Amino acid sequence: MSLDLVFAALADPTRREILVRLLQGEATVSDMCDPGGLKQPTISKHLKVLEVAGLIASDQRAQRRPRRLQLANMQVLAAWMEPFQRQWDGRFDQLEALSRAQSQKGE
Amino acid sequence: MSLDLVFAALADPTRREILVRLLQGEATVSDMCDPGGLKQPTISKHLKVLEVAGLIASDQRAQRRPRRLQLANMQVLAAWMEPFQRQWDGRFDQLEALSRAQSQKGE
DNA sequence: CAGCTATATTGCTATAAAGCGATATAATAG
DNA sequence: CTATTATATCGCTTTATAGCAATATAGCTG
Repeated sequence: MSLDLVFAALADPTRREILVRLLQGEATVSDMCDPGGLKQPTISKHLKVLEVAGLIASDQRAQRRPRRLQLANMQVLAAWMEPFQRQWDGRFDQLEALSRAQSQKGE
Repeated sequence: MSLDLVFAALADPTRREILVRLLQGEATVSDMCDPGGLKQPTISKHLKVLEVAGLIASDQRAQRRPRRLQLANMQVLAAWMEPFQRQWDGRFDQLEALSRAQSQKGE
């Protein structure tokens, strides 16, 4: 649940693809390594990283182990970004205020 | 400006600390390696990574090269996360609706 | 010019990570 | 129990990265 694990997990493009795929619903390991893509052990390793980071969870149905998103831990990211977002919005507001002031002057 | 570079840059805790520090305003290389911490070449390397990722920019004042945040590229992150946020909010809304329905039934 | 300060670059070592094939484990089917 | 399917783990190679000391470069100051 550390910020570190979450960011490290998201740093890999394959893992981000996996997460995006899971937006459409759960998927099994074999679903994900389909044809010509990465091999099963590779996928399994990525899934473990995502699980340790708390970004996904796994069910067990027969031999299948479908994974699903665990969005609560994704919010940790959002929380970290908040101050930056705030500063970004702040600058936007300033610009807006400035342009308002300008148009006022123009009248 | 690739998502990949941005995520990779954020994967390192030292680089995240640098960004957080820059929230309070610009800072030079020497500001950042202060005492007992990381050495100057290490900091410079991190700064380069952040710059390539488009997360910071550098000015030049005399020999100093103060760095400042470049928040526009941080928004790329936010954009990537949006679908997840939406799904998260969606679930929340569902819960809320459910609880509304329950309390209605209770009356 | 010489010397100083701030930063960048180079070359190195150590550690971690991605990907793979081979193999082990787990659950089901017959 | 045997075979099959789904997934996990192991051992390996290759590539990338963090950190450092040493050195180079750039701008200022005298």
